[in-house]
Amino acid sequence: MTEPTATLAKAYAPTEFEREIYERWMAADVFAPDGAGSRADWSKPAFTIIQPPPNVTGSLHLGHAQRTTVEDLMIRHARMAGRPALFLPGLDHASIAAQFVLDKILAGEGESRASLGRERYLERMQAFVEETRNVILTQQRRVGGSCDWGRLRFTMDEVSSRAVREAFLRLYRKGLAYRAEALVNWCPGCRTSVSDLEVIPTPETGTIWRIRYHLLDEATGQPGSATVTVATTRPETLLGDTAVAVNPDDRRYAKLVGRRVRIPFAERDVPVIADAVVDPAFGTGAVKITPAHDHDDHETGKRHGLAMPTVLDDTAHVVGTGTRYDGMERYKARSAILEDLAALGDLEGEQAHEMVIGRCQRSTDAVEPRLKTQWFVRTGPLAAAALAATRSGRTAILPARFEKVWEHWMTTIRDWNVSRQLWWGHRIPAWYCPDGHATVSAEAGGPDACAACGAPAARLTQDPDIFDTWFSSGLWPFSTLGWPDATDDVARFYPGSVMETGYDIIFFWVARMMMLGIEMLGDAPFHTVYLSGLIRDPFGQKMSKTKGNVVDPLGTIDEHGADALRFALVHGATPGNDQKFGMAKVENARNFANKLWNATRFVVGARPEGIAADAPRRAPDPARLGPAERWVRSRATATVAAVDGAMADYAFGEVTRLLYDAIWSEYCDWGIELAKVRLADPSLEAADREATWWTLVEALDTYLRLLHPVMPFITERLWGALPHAASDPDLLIVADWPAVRARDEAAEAEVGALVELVRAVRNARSDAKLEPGTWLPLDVAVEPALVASFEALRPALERLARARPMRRHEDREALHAAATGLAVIAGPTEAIVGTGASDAAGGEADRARLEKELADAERLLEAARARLANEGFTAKAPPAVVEGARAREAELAVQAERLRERLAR
RNA sequence: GGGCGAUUAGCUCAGUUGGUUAGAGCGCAUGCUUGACAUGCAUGAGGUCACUGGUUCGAGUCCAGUAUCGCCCA
Repeated sequence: MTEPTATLAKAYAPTEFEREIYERWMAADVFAPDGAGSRADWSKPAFTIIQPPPNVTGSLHLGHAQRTTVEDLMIRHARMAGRPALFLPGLDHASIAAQFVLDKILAGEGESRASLGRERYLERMQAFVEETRNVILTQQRRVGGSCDWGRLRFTMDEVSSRAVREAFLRLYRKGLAYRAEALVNWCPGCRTSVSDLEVIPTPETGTIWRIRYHLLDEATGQPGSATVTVATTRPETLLGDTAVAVNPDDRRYAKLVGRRVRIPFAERDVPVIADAVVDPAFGTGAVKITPAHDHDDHETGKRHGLAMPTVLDDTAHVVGTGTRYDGMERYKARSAILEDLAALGDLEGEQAHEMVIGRCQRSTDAVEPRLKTQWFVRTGPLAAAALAATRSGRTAILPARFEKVWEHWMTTIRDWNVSRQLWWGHRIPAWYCPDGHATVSAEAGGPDACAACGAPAARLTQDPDIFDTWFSSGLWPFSTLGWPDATDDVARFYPGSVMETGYDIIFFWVARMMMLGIEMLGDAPFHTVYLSGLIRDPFGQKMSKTKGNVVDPLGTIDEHGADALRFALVHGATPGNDQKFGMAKVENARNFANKLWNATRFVVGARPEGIAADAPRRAPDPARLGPAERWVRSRATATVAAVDGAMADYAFGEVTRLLYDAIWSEYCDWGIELAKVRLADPSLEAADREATWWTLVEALDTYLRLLHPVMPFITERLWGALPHAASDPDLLIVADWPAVRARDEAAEAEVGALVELVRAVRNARSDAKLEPGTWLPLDVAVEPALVASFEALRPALERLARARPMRRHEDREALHAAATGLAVIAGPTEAIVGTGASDAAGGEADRARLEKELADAERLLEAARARLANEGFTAKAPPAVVEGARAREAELAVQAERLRERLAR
């Protein structure tokens, strides 16, 4: 696979190699920790990411691309570190979302859920899912996800179904799952209950109507002329009213409490009750109570033992009231009732009202609270255990500020309604006998008989409902590994390592997984929850198809490459913070890739003749290293240490910034530039040139390794073009993560100073508007400590400073005696660019530049002195800081002095 | 109503436990066909770190408050 002789095209063209690289990884079987090409060291702890499965009917958006990238980069890093790294991919059946999509398609064909029936509908769904399931999987491959495809799971697999049944049975046996009649959030459009989280509170302008209810005459028991006026935003539900309530402290109504009123049309007589829940300031201070169709009213009804008649059906049509409104849709019924009340003279008035309507996240229909008998999971003990896990530090949430959100949610969580009146999903494994006993069974075929009365299976009927999708999601960290069987995978990979997801679904995913993981396996499913921010458009708007501001990741990959997209997504992101995303960021990343590409192209092409094209990589000969080589090596190892630190902190954006700077601003701008001259210098011994080249190769090898997790394709491709060490594998993806070596402080300081000198010369030349291309003499006086490095790098410095001839003088006196021209003062180094001008201080522009430099130096010097003059500082600051300040002061003093001298000449 | 976050260069954002001169990309200006790269090179301009007060020898960083914007929860 190694291709040391491969030629690299002139420009980075990712489409030409990304697919091929991915195929090579697949063929080498390196994704699976136990794959044929794995180099995992099983004595090291496993690193596991169970991917939060995307919707099987969905397609890739930038959020997916970002999450896949972040997950993948952690996995690749762990894999290179030699840990058994499992990245388990999956697909979610997403009941309600999938049905929503399919129902739309069916509607286009003139069919519907009802017209097909359950069986045919599910067949159709299976077929549909078969079509779509590969879409997002393929897309994730394009992004470069190194998932263990052999372990791919689908939440509707039999493995998952079994886990769902088993988990539910266990909960049921412990009394943690129960069946009860309760008020649920009902979406009339989706015709199912939905969770609290799927109800979106939407501010809207509604109307408060004031309606007169006639009080019953205490003597006759018949409605009289006396009335009480209730205020309501939902007049149509009056058909289900079973009380009128007022605040017990409301003196206006005190004497009405205990009397009865007649509900219009329903002709039902109900009591006036006092309950503290009533806000005297709302409307008239008297409200109607409809316990079956409102959450607050339901609570009130329970407190007062009220009847709870249901008056709206699954599609929000009036039902069972025995009035002429039966069969009317809820808003039509509202209009009709209002008209009729007006005709009776009992509609007192109306006013606009700002209110919050709960709307279904999916269909946007107003959610209707309804009384239903459904299955619930008792969350109290589960949430307590999950909270204990985060409080003890067993599981950390990143960024930490989301712990508060988590705490709040987990302490206020209500019992979890898991029944959904949908078809696409896991059927609830509960069977009922004719006597109404429930039997829960984990057997695929159901129970043999009723657990309570022994009624035979033939007389049992299964609950028609399915589970909330998040129930199977909650089992995902272990159902994917084969639970409830005691598989090797459960032993090896549970608990997992990191759960990466968007902060917007911390409750959906994380809460359920934590609760069920701890309950079923006795341990939290991951040690870290890493929350990503959302990707927004360049204007900060959420991306959505309806707004038309979505960026298609695949189009971006086609244009700029998956690596550029990955880099851009990681580069601008900090955990938990949203990022605005524009194409400029991808272009910048693409440019970086091109830079890296060309740097490698240069290095490969600069191979000295004495080294065979297929020679194995070896470390440069230490005896042959010049200051630049030592500098390159030291900076590379400094970068390894910095990247290690950032990786450990999950600061992936920092990782990309470190590498961008190290590769571009250090390795390319100075490492390669300094090396060029030496590589081309025929006066040197071959061994010197070879050491320089091996230095470049070694550092590049290190940088490619470090960058691989973020930019896997280009690094793999380029690494393939470099010589490999004998111990290296064929593919970078399984190569070793670099180890930190000792820094070379002296080389860093010396080359750093010479880089400053070159910069200062360029600066002076540029300011003086000299032709960049012309060679000018340069006279230099350097400190004794720098002399050796200066001489060693002389040819390179000449070239970079465009300085010829370049003469070194023993000291500044000698320098000034020998030369006139532009003054260059770079820290302890002083130089003169020979412009040929006789005026020692140069022209006006040069003087202005020096004066500005002097002003800057004096300003800084003054600040430094003031700081040191402060006794509090010298007494209390750490010695190292004081020491640094003194050195700084001395440096500035010298700098200022030289500038003054220079200006005085 | 409660909670959280953001506010740093024209724009998008970094800034790791408080410690030299606050950084980057894009954009802008000037100049470069320097034999890896114009997807590039060199140089430069541009910031009272939202505001007010406090803690500290020292605050972009910590604390309190204010303003604006955004998000979550009720």
